[in-house]
Amino acid sequence: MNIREIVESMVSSVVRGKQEEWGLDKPVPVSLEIPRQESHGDFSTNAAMQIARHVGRKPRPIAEELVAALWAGDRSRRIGSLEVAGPGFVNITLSDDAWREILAHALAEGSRFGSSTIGGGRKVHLEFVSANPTGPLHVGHGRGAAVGDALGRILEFTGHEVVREYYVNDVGNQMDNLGRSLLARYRTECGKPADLPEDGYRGEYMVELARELRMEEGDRYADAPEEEVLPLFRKEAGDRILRGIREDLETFRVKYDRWFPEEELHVRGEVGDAVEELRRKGLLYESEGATFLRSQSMGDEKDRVLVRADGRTTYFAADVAYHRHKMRGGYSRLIDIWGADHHGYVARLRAALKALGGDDSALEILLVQFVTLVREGNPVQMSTRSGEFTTLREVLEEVGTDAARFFYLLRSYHTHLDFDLTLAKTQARTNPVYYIQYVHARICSIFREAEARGETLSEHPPISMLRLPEEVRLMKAVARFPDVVSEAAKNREPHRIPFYLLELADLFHAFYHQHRFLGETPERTQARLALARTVKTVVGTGLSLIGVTAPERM
RNA sequence: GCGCCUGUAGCUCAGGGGAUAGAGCACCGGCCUCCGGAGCCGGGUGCGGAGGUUCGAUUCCUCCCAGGCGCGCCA
Repeated sequence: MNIREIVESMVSSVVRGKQEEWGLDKPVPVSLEIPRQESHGDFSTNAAMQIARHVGRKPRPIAEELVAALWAGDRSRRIGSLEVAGPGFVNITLSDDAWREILAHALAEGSRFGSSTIGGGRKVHLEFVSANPTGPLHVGHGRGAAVGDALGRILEFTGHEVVREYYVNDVGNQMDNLGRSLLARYRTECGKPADLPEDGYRGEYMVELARELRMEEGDRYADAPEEEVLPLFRKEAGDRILRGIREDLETFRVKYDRWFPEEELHVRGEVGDAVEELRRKGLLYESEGATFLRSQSMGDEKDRVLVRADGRTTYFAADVAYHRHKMRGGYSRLIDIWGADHHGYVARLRAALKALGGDDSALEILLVQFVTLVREGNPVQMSTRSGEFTTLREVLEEVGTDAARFFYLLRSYHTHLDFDLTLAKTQARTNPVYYIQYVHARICSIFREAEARGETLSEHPPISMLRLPEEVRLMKAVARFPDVVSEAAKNREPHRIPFYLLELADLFHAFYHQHRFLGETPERTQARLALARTVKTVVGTGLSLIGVTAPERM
């Protein structure tokens, strides 16, 4: 039950009804906003101004007609008052009964409150993180994980069928390089000094892996010829690193439906099939021994190589095959979440999809901007020289999963993120995640106290008792939740959830200090417990949508 | 040079073409015989610059300036 949608349809049906009378040849786009100022009502529409523009009349008389029609059409008596304001706004204030209606609804729906069917059961494919298994996840991957996982939860809650996938680049040069790097470290561990490859992976984690491998296998591979043991070392390195990635994501409470190995595309011949399909369509050409896709003619900066001169396919070719595979999976949307450093890749992938199917509109690519860790107000230095970035694991160990997820989602993914480690691990009011969780814990505590006093929330609490301005304000905040969730889903913007929760928490804490839930008259206690219950539910649901726990005690 | 993202309060950031632009942090001052003080109340300066579209622009468009990130037969 989305109050904003209800009001929106009230306005648009009235406008539709008067369309002919006003001489409108087609429906005008009408917007409904929640005014900044409370005195401007609960909702405000610019419909009269939009209509006036089309019919060449003054806005205010049209607004007056709109007001009359809205009154006439309000059979459910949800309207409290209407006024024409400013240049022609119609300000709509709902009756307290309308808000209580939502509250009753929220109470009845429980943890389903806020869910919707706007997704219409459509299948959405969500690919995120997909970091190469050549090193542990770092803080940037953490942001992609937080955004992707939250978006998945939000989309499911709004009626989408979501498949979450991690694409594992377990093929190619880098894996050879990784295997060689491990072999070199292993030999060094065995006391046979060996040099890392030119562009080898020099991170400390490779030394640890080598040590681990030697513990298990001894020195048996120390003198073996490289070509003989390389496949083994490549596999060991990839598998172990991937296992670490999976563990990190599990700790971070991020779940996938499928880990999709690139190798599978090669084994099943899908990379070759994709190339052949493009060839049949006449979109490839040979130059200097390599096979190029005519991507430039489809919006890319230049043509791209699919098959190298030595016959091996490029990473790009595999990625084209992967997206071709996804396109055939019956999804209505494919959402890719990439680090901002991959943005140069967007045009070529879109070009390839256009080449394959003529349509790339199902593909959405969300580019998540970079993360800077800040401690005590200073950026945490990352040493790129040694190949060591701050890992996601280190952050999780320092601040915990709840705080990390919350902080990652407290900014729109479009902007660079300064992740304040000091604040994130503060167990005090200044830490927004505790501030919100505290609402939940505090309400649980109220219910524990109520129970101790022999008070339980009845089946049909007298919510008509709720008429103080502070009570109504809190009801309005609760009522806004479904709209916040749908907007987060439609815009693919999980950060709207934590922002909303902060506002709700503010209102709740203020209310708590101004009024008492228990110990008033029996009716009032029941009514306020009902209010507390819905706030608790909404906070719990909101936190679950971003993958943060809602503790009963703190 | 070209492309993507971003310029809003001292700092970090919200703001679906609307009316008097908000929050947290930081800073200052208040509030505990009370259902949890991990809390509450009060205190204020700002849309990078220039044009354009519009009745109306922080929001959309163009240019300029600044920051971040890209521009491989690497992945």
